[in-house]
Amino acid sequence: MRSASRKQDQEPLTQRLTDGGFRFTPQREHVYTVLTERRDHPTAEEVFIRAKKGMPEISLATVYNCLDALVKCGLVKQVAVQRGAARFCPNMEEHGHFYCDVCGSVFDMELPAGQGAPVTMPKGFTVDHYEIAAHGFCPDCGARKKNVETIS
Amino acid sequence: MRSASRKQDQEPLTQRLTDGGFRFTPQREHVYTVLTERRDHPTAEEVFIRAKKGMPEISLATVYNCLDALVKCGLVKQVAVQRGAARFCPNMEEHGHFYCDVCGSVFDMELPAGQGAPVTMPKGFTVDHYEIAAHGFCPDCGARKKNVETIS
DNA sequence: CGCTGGATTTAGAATTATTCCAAATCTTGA
DNA sequence: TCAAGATTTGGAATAATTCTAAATCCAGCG
Repeated sequence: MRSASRKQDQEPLTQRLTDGGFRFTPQREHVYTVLTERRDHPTAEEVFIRAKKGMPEISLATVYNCLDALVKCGLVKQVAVQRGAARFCPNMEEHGHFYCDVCGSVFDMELPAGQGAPVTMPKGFTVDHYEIAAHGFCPDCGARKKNVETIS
Repeated sequence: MRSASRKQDQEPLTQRLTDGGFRFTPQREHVYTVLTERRDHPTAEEVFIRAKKGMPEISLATVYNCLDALVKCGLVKQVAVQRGAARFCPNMEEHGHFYCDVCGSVFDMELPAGQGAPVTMPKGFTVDHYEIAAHGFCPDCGARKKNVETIS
């Protein structure tokens, strides 16, 4: 469950897609490339915009389809957000997310190594993976908030 | 940050709303009651349906408004889900959530006591709270999956 | 006790995010 | 090379949430 990610990163995209029961297509490759080029957390819409740069004919429906395939193959993570569009994360290393509750940005968060499973589940539940998240203010929004308070 | 929840539970709804800058209204009280009557994780739509039982004239927009107010006052939690409608959780004790990736149900999950903060954030980030979640199969879906595999 | 301003409710319209659809195109395996 | 099935595309449809404007309610004030 922990980290086969080193090995996974090396395996060619084609193989991972095939293993997941998907075909390799130029669109899927392109979406994957666009996503891994930057270590941020774009929405499907943002991926679409970036993808159009190198592949102008790609459609939004295809971007959704590709993202879905990539997530199912474990090549990309989908991060759950409270409101608004889903975001995608190309970082497959074990890590958590920090959510700024003011501006909505998402940051990758290192987890202390070797923490082990954070919980033991009752009988019958099968855990596939854990998610650890923190909510609060990012540096920018924390600073802005302090200013407002000082002024008022 | 940990658990003032015992004290909070006792404080009357009116007070908590006022403290949060909201007025006490029959609708907000009703939505809160409906939500705390059951320890599950309904969507806004489901809360709306339950709320109409005792208050037939309430509107969906009001339910959204009430939920928003309750969340902002710390009387209810909003849980982030990967897809579909947001869910609300009346359990304000410290706990995690288990998400069944097959049927989408959400279960409360006890956390081992006194774990402490799961991470230390880089300078500039202010953490308000943590969220610990597990994904996998719930007992029902785990069983169903096994059957399918056996059959095929 | 009646007014006034601002908060709240309501119903419905509008918006946002995502999924569905059908036709055209592409891929894979025989 | 062909056929079957997967994929892409653009647009329509759906789902979830937010916005809007008018009506109502409430607290504080004179």
